[in-house]
Amino acid sequence: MTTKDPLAFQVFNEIGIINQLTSAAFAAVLPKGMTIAQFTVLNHFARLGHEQRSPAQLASAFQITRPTMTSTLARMEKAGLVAIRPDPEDGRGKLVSVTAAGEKMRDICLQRLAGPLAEADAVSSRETLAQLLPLLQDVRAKLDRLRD
Amino acid sequence: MTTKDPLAFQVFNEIGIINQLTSAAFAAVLPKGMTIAQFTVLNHFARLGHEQRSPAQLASAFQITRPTMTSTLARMEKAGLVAIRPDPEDGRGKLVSVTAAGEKMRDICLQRLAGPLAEADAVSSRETLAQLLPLLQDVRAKLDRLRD
DNA sequence: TGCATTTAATTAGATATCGAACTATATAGA
DNA sequence: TCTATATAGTTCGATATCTAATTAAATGCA
Repeated sequence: MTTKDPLAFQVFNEIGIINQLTSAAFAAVLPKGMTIAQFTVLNHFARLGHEQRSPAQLASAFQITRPTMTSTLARMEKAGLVAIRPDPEDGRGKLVSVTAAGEKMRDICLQRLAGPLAEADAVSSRETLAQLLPLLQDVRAKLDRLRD
Repeated sequence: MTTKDPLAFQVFNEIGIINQLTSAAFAAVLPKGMTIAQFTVLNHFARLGHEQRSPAQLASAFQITRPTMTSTLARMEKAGLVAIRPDPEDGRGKLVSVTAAGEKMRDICLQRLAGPLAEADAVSSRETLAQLLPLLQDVRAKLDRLRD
Protein backbone atom coordinates (compact mmCIF):
# COMPACT_ATOMS: atom_id res chain seq x y z
CA MET A 1 0.00 0.00 0.00
CA THR A 2 1.61 3.24 -1.02
CA THR A 3 0.96 6.41 0.86
CA LYS A 4 -0.74 7.84 -2.20
CA ASP A 5 -3.86 5.80 -1.53
CA PRO A 6 -6.74 7.55 0.19
CA LEU A 7 -6.72 7.21 3.94
CA ALA A 8 -9.94 5.21 4.00
CA PHE A 9 -8.51 2.83 1.42
CA GLN A 10 -5.44 2.21 3.52
CA VAL A 11 -7.48 1.64 6.65
CA PHE A 12 -9.85 -0.81 4.99
CA ASN A 13 -6.95 -2.57 3.37
CA GLU A 14 -5.27 -3.12 6.72
CA ILE A 15 -8.56 -4.29 8.14
CA GLY A 16 -8.94 -6.76 5.31
CA ILE A 17 -5.50 -8.24 5.82
CA ILE A 18 -5.85 -8.46 9.59
CA ASN A 19 -9.21 -10.14 9.12
CA GLN A 20 -7.66 -12.67 6.80
CA LEU A 21 -4.77 -13.45 9.12
CA THR A 22 -6.87 -13.79 12.25
CA SER A 23 -9.64 -15.73 10.54
CA ALA A 24 -7.12 -18.20 9.19
CA ALA A 25 -5.51 -18.60 12.60
CA PHE A 26 -8.86 -19.15 14.29
CA ALA A 27 -10.15 -21.54 11.66
CA ALA A 28 -6.98 -23.59 11.93
CA VAL A 29 -7.66 -24.57 15.55
CA LEU A 30 -11.36 -25.36 15.17
CA PRO A 31 -12.44 -29.01 15.21
CA LYS A 32 -12.54 -30.75 11.86
CA GLY A 33 -15.63 -29.62 9.97
CA MET A 34 -16.30 -26.58 12.14
CA THR A 35 -16.02 -23.13 10.63
CA ILE A 36 -16.00 -19.61 11.94
CA ALA A 37 -19.41 -18.99 10.42
CA GLN A 38 -20.87 -21.94 12.29
CA PHE A 39 -19.13 -21.06 15.52
CA THR A 40 -20.51 -17.55 15.24
CA VAL A 41 -24.04 -18.93 15.10
CA LEU A 42 -23.45 -21.14 18.14
CA ASN A 43 -21.95 -18.23 20.02
CA HIS A 44 -24.89 -16.04 19.15
CA PHE A 45 -27.32 -18.54 20.64
CA ALA A 46 -25.24 -18.77 23.79
CA ARG A 47 -25.59 -15.02 24.23
CA LEU A 48 -29.31 -15.18 23.55
CA GLY A 49 -29.88 -17.64 26.34
CA HIS A 50 -31.19 -20.21 23.89
CA GLU A 51 -34.08 -18.27 22.51
CA GLN A 52 -35.21 -19.34 19.09
CA ARG A 53 -34.44 -17.24 16.07
CA SER A 54 -35.57 -17.26 12.47
CA PRO A 55 -32.99 -17.73 9.70
CA ALA A 56 -33.76 -14.19 8.57
CA GLN A 57 -33.02 -12.79 12.04
CA LEU A 58 -29.73 -14.66 12.15
CA ALA A 59 -28.74 -13.47 8.69
CA SER A 60 -29.51 -9.91 9.70
CA ALA A 61 -27.54 -10.23 12.94
CA PHE A 62 -24.41 -11.24 11.06
CA GLN A 63 -24.97 -8.97 8.09
CA ILE A 64 -25.02 -11.83 5.61
CA THR A 65 -27.63 -12.69 3.02
CA ARG A 66 -30.39 -15.17 3.68
CA PRO A 67 -29.18 -17.69 1.12
CA THR A 68 -25.87 -17.80 2.95
CA MET A 69 -27.61 -18.46 6.24
CA THR A 70 -29.78 -21.14 4.66
CA SER A 71 -26.64 -22.88 3.51
CA THR A 72 -24.83 -22.67 6.84
CA LEU A 73 -27.88 -23.74 8.86
CA ALA A 74 -28.44 -26.73 6.61
CA ARG A 75 -24.91 -27.91 7.34
CA MET A 76 -25.28 -27.28 11.04
CA GLU A 77 -28.56 -29.16 11.17
CA LYS A 78 -27.00 -32.07 9.35
CA ALA A 79 -24.21 -32.04 11.93
CA GLY A 80 -26.78 -31.97 14.74
CA LEU A 81 -25.66 -28.58 16.05
CA VAL A 82 -29.00 -26.85 15.63
CA ALA A 83 -32.65 -27.86 15.36
CA ILE A 84 -34.91 -26.27 12.78
CA ARG A 85 -38.68 -26.42 12.92
CA PRO A 86 -41.53 -24.62 11.18
CA ASP A 87 -42.72 -21.41 12.76
CA PRO A 88 -46.22 -22.20 14.08
CA GLU A 89 -47.20 -18.56 13.71
CA ASP A 90 -45.94 -18.04 10.16
CA GLY A 91 -46.26 -20.68 7.49
CA ARG A 92 -43.32 -19.22 5.58
CA GLY A 93 -40.95 -19.05 8.50
CA LYS A 94 -38.74 -21.41 10.45
CA LEU A 95 -37.36 -21.33 13.96
CA VAL A 96 -33.80 -22.30 14.77
CA SER A 97 -32.54 -23.39 18.17
CA VAL A 98 -29.24 -24.75 19.40
CA THR A 99 -29.00 -28.40 20.46
CA ALA A 100 -27.09 -29.89 23.39
CA ALA A 101 -24.48 -31.03 20.87
CA GLY A 102 -24.28 -27.47 19.59
CA GLU A 103 -23.65 -26.11 23.06
CA LYS A 104 -20.98 -28.70 23.65
CA MET A 105 -19.35 -27.84 20.34
CA ARG A 106 -19.30 -24.18 21.27
CA ASP A 107 -17.50 -24.98 24.52
CA ILE A 108 -14.92 -27.04 22.66
CA CYS A 109 -14.36 -24.22 20.19
CA LEU A 110 -13.97 -21.70 22.98
CA GLN A 111 -11.32 -23.85 24.61
CA ARG A 112 -9.41 -24.20 21.38
CA LEU A 113 -9.67 -20.51 20.58
CA ALA A 114 -8.20 -19.59 23.94
CA GLY A 115 -4.64 -20.24 22.75
CA PRO A 116 -4.65 -18.13 19.59
CA LEU A 117 -6.63 -15.45 21.37
CA ALA A 118 -4.09 -15.24 24.16
CA GLU A 119 -1.37 -15.05 21.54
CA ALA A 120 -3.14 -12.25 19.69
CA ASP A 121 -3.75 -10.52 22.97
CA ALA A 122 -0.07 -10.80 23.77
CA VAL A 123 1.44 -9.65 20.47
CA SER A 124 -0.73 -6.58 20.43
CA SER A 125 -0.46 -4.83 23.72
CA ARG A 126 -3.69 -4.46 25.62
CA GLU A 127 -3.11 -0.76 25.26
CA THR A 128 -3.20 -0.93 21.48
CA LEU A 129 -6.30 -3.11 21.54
CA ALA A 130 -7.99 -0.85 24.05
CA GLN A 131 -7.33 2.13 21.82
CA LEU A 132 -8.55 0.27 18.75
CA LEU A 133 -11.85 -1.01 20.07
CA PRO A 134 -13.76 2.27 20.45
CA LEU A 135 -12.45 3.56 17.14
CA LEU A 136 -13.55 0.41 15.34
CA GLN A 137 -16.93 0.46 17.05
CA ASP A 138 -17.36 4.01 15.90
CA VAL A 139 -16.55 3.16 12.29
CA ARG A 140 -18.77 0.11 12.37
CA ALA A 141 -21.69 2.02 13.82
CA LYS A 142 -21.38 4.61 11.09
CA LEU A 143 -21.18 1.99 8.37
CA ASP A 144 -24.25 0.31 9.82
CA ARG A 145 -26.14 3.56 9.70
CA LEU A 146 -24.99 4.15 6.14
CA ARG A 147 -26.46 0.83 5.09
CA ASP A 148 -30.00 1.79 6.06
CA MET B 1 -20.59 -9.00 21.46
CA THR B 2 -20.94 -8.84 25.21
CA THR B 3 -18.33 -7.07 27.27
CA LYS B 4 -17.38 -10.40 28.84
CA ASP B 5 -15.51 -11.41 25.71
CA PRO B 6 -11.74 -10.99 25.73
CA LEU B 7 -10.55 -7.69 24.37
CA ALA B 8 -8.80 -9.28 21.41
CA PHE B 9 -11.96 -11.18 20.55
CA GLN B 10 -14.00 -8.00 20.50
CA VAL B 11 -11.45 -6.20 18.37
CA PHE B 12 -11.22 -8.98 15.80
CA ASN B 13 -14.97 -9.32 15.76
CA GLU B 14 -15.38 -5.63 14.91
CA ILE B 15 -12.70 -5.96 12.27
CA GLY B 16 -14.51 -8.92 10.75
CA ILE B 17 -17.80 -7.08 10.54
CA ILE B 18 -16.26 -3.91 9.13
CA ASN B 19 -14.44 -6.00 6.56
CA GLN B 20 -17.67 -7.65 5.54
CA LEU B 21 -19.56 -4.37 5.22
CA THR B 22 -16.86 -2.57 3.27
CA SER B 23 -16.09 -5.52 1.03
CA ALA B 24 -19.75 -5.86 0.14
CA ALA B 25 -20.02 -2.16 -0.63
CA PHE B 26 -16.92 -2.23 -2.81
CA ALA B 27 -17.86 -5.41 -4.62
CA ALA B 28 -21.28 -3.98 -5.40
CA VAL B 29 -19.89 -1.20 -7.58
CA LEU B 30 -17.33 -3.25 -9.51
CA PRO B 31 -18.04 -4.10 -13.15
CA LYS B 32 -19.89 -7.35 -13.80
CA GLY B 33 -17.50 -10.24 -13.35
CA MET B 34 -14.85 -8.26 -11.49
CA THR B 35 -14.08 -9.10 -7.89
CA ILE B 36 -12.09 -7.50 -5.11
CA ALA B 37 -9.50 -10.28 -5.34
CA GLN B 38 -8.97 -9.60 -9.03
CA PHE B 39 -8.90 -5.84 -8.56
CA THR B 40 -6.31 -6.28 -5.82
CA VAL B 41 -4.04 -8.11 -8.25
CA LEU B 42 -4.45 -5.41 -10.90
CA ASN B 43 -3.77 -2.73 -8.33
CA HIS B 44 -0.66 -4.53 -7.15
CA PHE B 45 0.77 -4.56 -10.65
CA ALA B 46 0.04 -0.86 -11.04
CA ARG B 47 2.11 -0.17 -7.94
CA LEU B 48 4.90 -2.40 -9.17
CA GLY B 49 5.27 -0.45 -12.37
CA HIS B 50 4.37 -3.51 -14.42
CA GLU B 51 7.15 -5.77 -13.29
CA GLN B 52 6.43 -9.43 -13.63
CA ARG B 53 5.65 -11.54 -10.61
CA SER B 54 5.35 -15.25 -9.97
CA PRO B 55 2.04 -16.65 -8.71
CA ALA B 56 3.82 -17.58 -5.47
CA GLN B 57 5.01 -14.01 -4.98
CA LEU B 58 1.51 -12.70 -5.55
CA ALA B 59 0.00 -15.20 -3.15
CA SER B 60 2.53 -14.22 -0.52
CA ALA B 61 1.91 -10.50 -1.06
CA PHE B 62 -1.80 -10.92 -0.34
CA GLN B 63 -1.38 -13.57 2.33
CA ILE B 64 -3.46 -16.10 0.50
CA THR B 65 -2.59 -19.67 -0.43
CA ARG B 66 -1.13 -20.64 -3.77
CA PRO B 67 -4.16 -22.66 -4.84
CA THR B 68 -6.28 -19.58 -4.36
CA MET B 69 -3.96 -17.50 -6.51
CA THR B 70 -3.89 -20.20 -9.18
CA SER B 71 -7.66 -20.03 -9.31
CA THR B 72 -7.89 -16.25 -9.46
CA LEU B 73 -5.12 -15.93 -12.06
CA ALA B 74 -6.75 -18.53 -14.28
CA ARG B 75 -9.94 -16.50 -14.32
CA MET B 76 -8.08 -13.27 -14.94
CA GLU B 77 -6.12 -14.81 -17.79
CA LYS B 78 -9.33 -16.11 -19.31
CA ALA B 79 -10.73 -12.59 -19.08
CA GLY B 80 -7.60 -11.19 -20.72
CA LEU B 81 -6.58 -9.11 -17.70
CA VAL B 82 -3.18 -10.74 -17.18
CA ALA B 83 -0.69 -12.71 -19.26
CA ILE B 84 0.99 -15.79 -17.87
CA ARG B 85 4.13 -17.35 -19.35
CA PRO B 86 6.70 -19.91 -18.20
CA ASP B 87 9.64 -18.63 -16.20
CA PRO B 88 12.67 -19.06 -18.47
CA GLU B 89 14.93 -19.38 -15.45
CA ASP B 90 12.92 -21.95 -13.51
CA GLY B 91 11.12 -24.80 -15.19
CA ARG B 92 8.63 -25.00 -12.35
CA GLY B 93 7.72 -21.36 -12.27
CA LYS B 94 5.51 -18.94 -14.16
CA LEU B 95 5.60 -15.20 -14.64
CA VAL B 96 2.49 -13.05 -14.52
CA SER B 97 2.13 -9.61 -16.06
CA VAL B 98 -0.77 -7.25 -16.48
CA THR B 99 -2.20 -6.61 -19.95
CA ALA B 100 -3.44 -3.36 -21.45
CA ALA B 101 -6.99 -4.60 -20.84
CA GLY B 102 -6.03 -5.24 -17.23
CA GLU B 103 -4.75 -1.70 -16.81
CA LYS B 104 -7.89 -0.33 -18.35
CA MET B 105 -10.02 -2.45 -16.06
CA ARG B 106 -8.12 -1.17 -13.05
CA ASP B 107 -8.84 2.41 -14.06
CA ILE B 108 -12.53 1.65 -14.45
CA CYS B 109 -12.60 0.04 -11.02
CA LEU B 110 -10.84 2.99 -9.44
CA GLN B 111 -13.41 5.35 -10.90
CA ARG B 112 -16.26 3.26 -9.58
CA LEU B 113 -14.68 2.87 -6.17
CA ALA B 114 -14.28 6.60 -5.77
CA GLY B 115 -17.89 7.04 -4.68
CA PRO B 116 -18.03 4.43 -1.91
CA LEU B 117 -14.55 5.45 -0.76
CA ALA B 118 -15.56 9.06 -0.44
CA GLU B 119 -18.61 7.94 1.48
CA ALA B 120 -16.55 5.82 3.83
CA ASP B 121 -14.12 8.65 4.22
CA ALA B 122 -16.98 10.96 5.08
CA VAL B 123 -18.83 8.80 7.61
CA SER B 124 -15.68 8.19 9.57
CA SER B 125 -13.96 11.44 10.31
CA ARG B 126 -10.46 11.74 8.94
CA GLU B 127 -9.40 12.04 12.53
CA THR B 128 -10.76 8.63 13.42
CA LEU B 129 -9.18 7.07 10.35
CA ALA B 130 -5.87 8.78 11.04
CA GLN B 131 -5.88 7.39 14.55
CA LEU B 132 -6.82 3.94 13.34
CA LEU B 133 -4.21 3.50 10.65
CA PRO B 134 -1.05 3.33 12.77
CA LEU B 135 -2.74 1.10 15.33
CA LEU B 136 -3.89 -1.31 12.63
CA GLN B 137 -0.48 -1.30 10.98
CA ASP B 138 1.04 -2.15 14.32
CA VAL B 139 -1.31 -5.07 14.89
CA ARG B 140 -0.82 -6.31 11.35
CA ALA B 141 2.96 -6.15 11.61
CA LYS B 142 2.86 -8.16 14.80
CA LEU B 143 0.55 -10.74 13.32
CA ASP B 144 2.83 -11.02 10.33
CA ARG B 145 5.79 -11.63 12.58
CA LEU B 146 3.82 -14.22 14.51
CA ARG B 147 3.15 -16.12 11.33
CA ASP B 148 6.84 -16.76 10.66
C1' DT C 1 -63.48 -11.31 -1.35
C1' DG C 2 -59.53 -11.08 -4.57
C1' DC C 3 -55.58 -9.63 -6.54
C1' DA C 4 -51.07 -7.27 -6.05
C1' DT C 5 -47.32 -6.66 -3.24
C1' DT C 6 -44.21 -8.00 0.26
C1' DT C 7 -41.65 -11.21 2.89
C1' DA C 8 -39.42 -16.03 4.24
C1' DA C 9 -36.84 -19.40 2.59
C1' DT C 10 -34.73 -22.00 -0.95
C1' DT C 11 -32.33 -23.26 -5.28
C1' DA C 12 -28.92 -22.41 -8.87
C1' DG C 13 -24.67 -20.78 -10.43
C1' DA C 14 -20.75 -18.05 -9.61
C1' DT C 15 -16.06 -16.62 -7.09
C1' DA C 16 -12.81 -16.82 -3.14
C1' DT C 17 -10.88 -19.36 0.08
C1' DC C 18 -8.81 -23.33 2.47
C1' DG C 19 -6.24 -27.98 3.27
C1' DA C 20 -4.65 -32.22 1.26
C1' DA C 21 -2.73 -34.62 -2.31
C1' DC C 22 -0.29 -34.64 -6.71
C1' DT C 23 3.25 -33.54 -10.55
C1' DA C 24 7.35 -31.54 -12.04
C1' DT C 25 11.56 -29.24 -11.34
C1' DA C 26 15.41 -27.60 -8.48
C1' DT C 27 18.68 -28.11 -4.79
C1' DA C 28 21.49 -30.34 -1.30
C1' DG C 29 24.09 -33.84 0.65
C1' DA C 30 26.29 -38.37 0.75
C1' DT D 1 26.55 -38.91 -9.60
C1' DC D 2 22.35 -40.23 -7.11
C1' DT D 3 19.02 -39.85 -4.11
C1' DA D 4 16.37 -37.22 -0.70
C1' DT D 5 14.30 -33.06 0.24
C1' DA D 6 12.33 -28.68 -0.90
C1' DT D 7 9.72 -25.67 -3.88
C1' DA D 8 6.29 -24.09 -7.82
C1' DG D 9 2.16 -24.89 -9.43
C1' DT D 10 -2.07 -27.48 -9.99
C1' DT D 11 -6.13 -30.38 -8.99
C1' DC D 12 -9.76 -31.84 -5.85
C1' DG D 13 -13.28 -31.34 -2.62
C1' DA D 14 -15.08 -28.57 0.85
C1' DT D 15 -17.32 -24.10 3.02
C1' DA D 16 -18.77 -19.23 2.79
C1' DT D 17 -20.34 -15.80 0.22
C1' DC D 18 -22.90 -13.24 -3.35
C1' DT D 19 -26.79 -12.20 -6.95
C1' DA D 20 -30.76 -13.72 -9.50
C1' DA D 21 -34.63 -16.39 -9.81
C1' DT D 22 -38.21 -19.41 -7.66
C1' DT D 23 -41.85 -21.00 -4.32
C1' DA D 24 -44.94 -20.29 -0.73
C1' DA D 25 -47.31 -17.68 2.59
C1' DA D 26 -48.76 -13.24 4.62
C1' DT D 27 -50.38 -8.55 4.07
C1' DG D 28 -52.64 -4.63 2.01
C1' DC D 29 -55.89 -2.50 -0.50
C1' DA D 30 -59.78 -1.88 -3.61
